[in-house]
Amino acid sequence: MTRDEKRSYHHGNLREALLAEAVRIIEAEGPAALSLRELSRRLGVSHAAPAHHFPDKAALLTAIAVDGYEKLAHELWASREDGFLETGIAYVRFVVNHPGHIKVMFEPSLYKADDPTVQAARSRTSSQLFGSAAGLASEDSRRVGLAGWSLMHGIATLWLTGNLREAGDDPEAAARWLAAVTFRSPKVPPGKGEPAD
Amino acid sequence: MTRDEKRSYHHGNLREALLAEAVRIIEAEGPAALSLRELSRRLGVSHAAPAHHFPDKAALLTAIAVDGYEKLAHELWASREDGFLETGIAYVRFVVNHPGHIKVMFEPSLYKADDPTVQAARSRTSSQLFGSAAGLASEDSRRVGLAGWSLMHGIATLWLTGNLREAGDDPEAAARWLAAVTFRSPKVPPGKGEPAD
DNA sequence: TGTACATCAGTGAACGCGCGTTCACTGATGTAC
DNA sequence: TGTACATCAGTGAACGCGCGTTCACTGATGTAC
Repeated sequence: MTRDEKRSYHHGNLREALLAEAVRIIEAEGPAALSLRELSRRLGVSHAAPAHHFPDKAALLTAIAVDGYEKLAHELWASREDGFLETGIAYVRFVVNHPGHIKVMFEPSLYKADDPTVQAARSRTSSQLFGSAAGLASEDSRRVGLAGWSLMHGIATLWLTGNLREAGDDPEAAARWLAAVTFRSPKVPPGKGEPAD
Repeated sequence: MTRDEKRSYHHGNLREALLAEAVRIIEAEGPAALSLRELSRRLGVSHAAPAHHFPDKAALLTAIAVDGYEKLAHELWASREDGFLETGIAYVRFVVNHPGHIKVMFEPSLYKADDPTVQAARSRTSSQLFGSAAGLASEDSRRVGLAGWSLMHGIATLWLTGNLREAGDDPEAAARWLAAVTFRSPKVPPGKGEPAD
């Protein structure tokens, strides 16, 4: 990284650069638009170079999925002291800030989803997610966890697709009041409905 | 359709057949795996045949998006008498039953998203969705609508990706109790929370 | 400090492939008279 | 009912393209002595 101007023959950090640029492409144009040749072109490297770091294209996408799950698990872990809602907010923040990773993570047909490294990272994420609900000390904590995850996942993905634009321009703030509307408001669906606030 | 065994030179219903088979491919292998040639092959038709019905590949995907929005709007409309919750359930049912359409609808980079036909169908869907919340007669109906949509969208997409497997094997039932957990339970996030059932 | 050598991380040419699209064509269908 | 003709919906060959992957290669780096 600090070899700056001198463009040496060896890239120095090609593996990381490939992952980062691939994520950028996926964010902007979707996973279908990712090709190893275009990726190499953008990094100013021959199109055969990636083969030294990933045996094939699926391996690169697998690494992105692992990376995503690990980053997400870490973010959720960092919010562990702040309660159930804040873990949800952290989830929304991650999805909104890492749409490229998310698109890969949730489309297992793109990568080697049965790779043990993926499995491990995924289950670590899962533990963090449901661990936060366990703090509620309810026998239904698992259910509350699933409900919270569903809500936050819905908010985050609708946000990414531009369907929550009327909810303002801050996704975290939107997630907070949407959580308040749902979790706080008494008995909306079964009865005829009454004002929430 | 009733020309049965006699394989006539003309297909008779190629446009519809193309749409249906394309959706099947997308369901099974994702939008990236859709090619006009494979599609034609599956329908036993020359690979140049689709050009008579769709000027290019994007046009076919646009038709899928339009079709999806129209079908969804119709399903939501059909539930209009049954209240806010049932509209949510109808949404979940649609997503779970039409994953191919949904994958296209929510990835606008795949098709001509600014096509007026798409726009019209999309806004018809939107009206149905928020119309159901308006029945709540709350000044916050818009917010409740967004919250409900977020929850149902999250449930449906987590279901499709296999992340809600522990919620049973009936997505509609799962949606009902997840809605109950969130909308019914008083003050879960701020307070300690208690069982819903 | 210098040198020999193994290993690593690139290059660039070549491969075979499936793709979307175009085009001149032809068989099937529908309609005017 | 029959015929001429326009239109429609297919065919199949051809195009040029970008792709993933392989391969023999070479320059750069690290290490043993």
